[in-house]
Amino acid sequence: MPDLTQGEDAAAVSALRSAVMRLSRRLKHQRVDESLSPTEMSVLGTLARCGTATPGELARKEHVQPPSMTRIVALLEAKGLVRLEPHPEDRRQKVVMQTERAEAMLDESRRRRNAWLAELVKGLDEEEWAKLRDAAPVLEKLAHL
Amino acid sequence: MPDLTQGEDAAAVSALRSAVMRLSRRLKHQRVDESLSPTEMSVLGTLARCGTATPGELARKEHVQPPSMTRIVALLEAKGLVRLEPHPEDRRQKVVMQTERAEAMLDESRRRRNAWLAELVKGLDEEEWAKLRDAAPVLEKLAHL
DNA sequence: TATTGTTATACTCTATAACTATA
DNA sequence: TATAGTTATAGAGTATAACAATA
Repeated sequence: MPDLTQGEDAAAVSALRSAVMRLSRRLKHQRVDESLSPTEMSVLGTLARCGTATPGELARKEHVQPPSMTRIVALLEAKGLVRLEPHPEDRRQKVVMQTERAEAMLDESRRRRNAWLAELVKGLDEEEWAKLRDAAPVLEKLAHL
Repeated sequence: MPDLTQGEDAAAVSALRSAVMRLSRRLKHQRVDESLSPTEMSVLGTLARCGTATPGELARKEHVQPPSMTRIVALLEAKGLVRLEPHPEDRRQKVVMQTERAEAMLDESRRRRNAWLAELVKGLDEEEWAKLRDAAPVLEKLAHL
């Protein structure tokens, strides 16, 4: 493992942090549905990948506290985007799963986000975009560690 | 420019968005000083790069509204991290600049952030980290577009 | 006794609208 | 009349603490 406190590794860390913070702030303004927060979107994305999850699992994956996830899941349920069922083995837990409506919304969301990012990416050249595209899965892995 | 609505470009966009949101949430918990928010940190970083700036310039660079920047600058001033001076040519404006204390804090901050990210990056292999390091400046450029 | 999830409450950050001072 | 910055206020999202139900 490289020494992350030296030279260009340190510069990369610094650039990464400030860029992530600025981008996250701007992404908030690019909501598909005005009534859907970034974390709600992220939960739907997680459910699309994982199928089902308990509220506790979702809280851990999204790095929010359990009470926050309770609220998020309740909001998503009220919007008809997730369904809650009793856990088959443990009556304390619940199982959260996405609805067809959520799936349709994710498709629409993807189209709109791409349109927004495509505009932004016009300021990059091919080589820069290639670097970013290569790094995207790594960034995602990092966010899940 | 590639078609960002198709194939692996679309996947990169999606991965990028969700990773940025998750990481930004986790970064909030890795504050150097508990009393310093991510945006306050980012403003100090900007001042370190640009030297001086007016509140309006900072608001535009950080993508927050002017009243939010007023508050942020006031908090930083109260903590002795920035100094405010009258604008030499326009008496409506002010000039914001960092103090020595801010500079020292940024050094300390860099050390701690690196330590935290180094821990996280242990879950990546050399090749993955190389990709991320290459992309970091691009991500930063994107955030400034 | 430990764990899952919820309820109640408070805090942080940001935004919008209205205002002041200067250009 | 337009612009830079501020004040006042409200809203969104999250956290902590205390609680209920189940393991």
